[in-house]
Amino acid sequence: MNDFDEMDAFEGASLSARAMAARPQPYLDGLNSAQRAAVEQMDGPVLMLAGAGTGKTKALTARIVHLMNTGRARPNEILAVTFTNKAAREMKNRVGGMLGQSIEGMPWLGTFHAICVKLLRRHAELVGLKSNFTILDTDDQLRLLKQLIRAEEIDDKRWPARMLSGIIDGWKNRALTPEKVPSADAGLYNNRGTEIYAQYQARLKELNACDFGDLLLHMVTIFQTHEDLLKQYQRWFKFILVDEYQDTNVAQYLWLRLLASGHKNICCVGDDDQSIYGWRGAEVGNILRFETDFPGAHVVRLEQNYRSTPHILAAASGVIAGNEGRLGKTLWTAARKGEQVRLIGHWDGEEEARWISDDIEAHQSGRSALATRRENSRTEQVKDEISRLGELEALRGVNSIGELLGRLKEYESFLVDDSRRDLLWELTTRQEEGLSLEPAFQKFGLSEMAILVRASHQMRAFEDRFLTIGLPYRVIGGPRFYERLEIRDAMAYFRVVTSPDDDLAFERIVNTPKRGLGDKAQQNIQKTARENGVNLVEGARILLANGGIGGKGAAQLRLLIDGIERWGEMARGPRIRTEIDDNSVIDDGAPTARYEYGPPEISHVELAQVILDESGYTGFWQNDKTPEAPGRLENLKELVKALEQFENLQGFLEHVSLIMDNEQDGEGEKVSIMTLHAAKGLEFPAVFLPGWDDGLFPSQRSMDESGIKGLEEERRLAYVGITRAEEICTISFAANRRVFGQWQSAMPSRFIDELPEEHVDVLTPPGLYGGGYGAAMPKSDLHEKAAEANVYNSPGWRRLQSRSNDRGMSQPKETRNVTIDMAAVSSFTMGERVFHQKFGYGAVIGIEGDKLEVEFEKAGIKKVVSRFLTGSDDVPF
DNA sequence: CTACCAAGCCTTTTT
DNA sequence: GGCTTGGTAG
Repeated sequence: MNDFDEMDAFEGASLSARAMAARPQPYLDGLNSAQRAAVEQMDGPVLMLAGAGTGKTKALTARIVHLMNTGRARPNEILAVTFTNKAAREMKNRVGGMLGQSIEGMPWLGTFHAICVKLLRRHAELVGLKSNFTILDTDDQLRLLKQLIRAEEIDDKRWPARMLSGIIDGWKNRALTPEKVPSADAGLYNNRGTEIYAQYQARLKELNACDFGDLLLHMVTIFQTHEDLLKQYQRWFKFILVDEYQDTNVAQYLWLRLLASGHKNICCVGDDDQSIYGWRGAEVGNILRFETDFPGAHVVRLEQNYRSTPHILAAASGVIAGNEGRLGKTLWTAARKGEQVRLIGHWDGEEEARWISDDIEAHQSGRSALATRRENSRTEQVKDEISRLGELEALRGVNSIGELLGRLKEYESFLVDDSRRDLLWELTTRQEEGLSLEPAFQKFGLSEMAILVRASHQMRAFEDRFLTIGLPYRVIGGPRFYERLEIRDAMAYFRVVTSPDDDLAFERIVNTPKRGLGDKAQQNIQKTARENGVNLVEGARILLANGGIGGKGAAQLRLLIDGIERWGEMARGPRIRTEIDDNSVIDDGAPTARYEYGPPEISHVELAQVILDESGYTGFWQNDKTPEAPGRLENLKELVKALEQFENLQGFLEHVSLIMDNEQDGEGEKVSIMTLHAAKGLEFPAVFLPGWDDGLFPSQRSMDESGIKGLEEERRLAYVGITRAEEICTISFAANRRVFGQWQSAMPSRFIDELPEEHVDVLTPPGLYGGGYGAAMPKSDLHEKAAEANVYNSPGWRRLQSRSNDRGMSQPKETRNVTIDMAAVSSFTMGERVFHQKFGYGAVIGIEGDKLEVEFEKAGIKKVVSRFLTGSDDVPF
């Protein structure tokens, strides 16, 4: 049906474009039919519904290349938007790779924010800003709000600034300027929300600054009020592509719709099942509504998954099926069956971390300790049985289950009763099915394994554990380089120097390092500046001139002010002339206003060092004796080094304000730890999903605040988590967790019961068979199985049981129908390796009720009360 | 004005 | 358990 369209386009195309169209199209070869359809349907609105791991980036990049290759658009006429810098980078690389050349000319491929900055710099004056406006980060934003709140004499205890910033962000996400805030929201923040929002916006304008939300908000405002300008851009951007469309908020949606409403060549890629940013304003509705928003839209579904095994896929599908109102996709894969999703319950968070770290080491070495342990335990058990029959001789040297089975079959006499026959049968079938009875020789590099957590505080348990056992790990999306205190301080210095109007930066550094300028002095500066209508640097200068400031601080302040002026001159040299272009749409991304300066006296890298040294900031950390000081100095060094990649300080600051993802220590074999949110778009051969405790995941807060919608988003998060795994996916939970230093117990996550049972392998610890307990194990819900299989039978549980009496520890609310014979189960066994805070490691050589006799490696034999001991694999603190 | 200590909050998730 | 805030002493 598009032949005509394409012909038309060809008629209108230049000769060179047609010649280009004749190029070979190797990039189409590797595509499946759905992907290909998504690439070749160039005209009109297209919705590419791309399930997890279905090759959407491949399709998206092929589409870009196809547009250029067929001469439909030049690189700079394509607007391609992503959410993260990483995604943008990857797309750029892949497009370049497909074209077989590095691609210079895609100035409009980037994140929403990066593209909006570029646009806003050109048209800043239309919203009352100058083109060199600064972009505030959340920290600055909060400080600004606090000032306003204080000025309004609002009790920021009851009405915290954070709350207001959240409300304002929410409005901005919905593209609401202060005048447009609906009356329904008037009651927010003690009825003062709208009012302070307006003040905040006014203050930003004074500061020639905007926050993250403004980048989009301002552009939407500009497009809505300047039709001529909008028309220019509509014509300019011949094709629009949007990645992760399910994550767009109202402002982004409006922005896209404004730009696309001319030619309607918009291609949105997304997956409603992976919408996990509702809490920051994303509207799943945008993707669900696509076909009504863009009538005549072509919908293409990418359903073949190239990432995960069928078990993993089925588990994920089972969970997500619990959500209502999905667009619906059926993922399938041609991959071989692989292992079931593994499920295991633990006594507490530390045990969970320990288990996972053990399993990671096992997979790293290619021997699954778990599988081996299971096999050994059964091997041992059968050996026991047989030894009682006096036939042990026959089994000498047998170490694997396979061997054991082989020999057993020769001993019919072994099968004297049903339970032994069952045992043999169980062993045989499990082995035939290739279940993990045999040591799994799945071998993964550390960087092929990842731990995905719901909330970042869960990371600590893993970091602690990995540090003690010396396993290399990397935290993704954790405390970011550019968010660190010293980096932000240093950057504030740079900001003050490059743009003296940046009052927030000045506030940050006036008294860092300490210059004897406390609240009072700073208020004076503020007052003077306001009275004279100048920035703080100027205000301080005036204050000094008329002696309005005390002795010790005065000298220091003078030094700082002079420094700022001196560094500023070093940075730019004297200004020569100013030249401002007209406002026409141009095809590179450069701001239209240009200032010209004489040659700088020194390089910006040297200058940065000079600023840090002369301001006393470097010295400040050198004199600091806290343990983190050396690290901070190291970071500062790194910062200065990072400057080399930029032309000047401004360029660097611009870059940093938008680069919020960190790609620091990318090298080396390391296990990754990150939040589920940060994991979107990534994949790993082996994935661990700890913390599936109800209340933690799904998060109680999310459910309280957003009810069923919140729960559904959590469920999508679960879906995202599972679908990150290629080969092995391990879900776990803990009955108890320390939260704020307080023990709390939880039920296994409700999502666990949503896992289809046939795709789940409930991991069973050693020693379950025998004791009659295993046989009595109820065939109930998965989580009960997993919980009972392990939690209540773990050493930790037993130890805690025996200790809880004299220590008043909290116990799980739910003990269910599990009976544990306390008398029979000693918390420690003879010969067990133990650890004592003071005496170190040792072995148990005698047990007398609560007291143990321990032979310590260093301290000799001592009698110790058991509660002062930890099992050997417990981590000593 | 700073430096130190106690109390109270907190933990979702981030461009 | 850790960080920020608020109060008090020097």
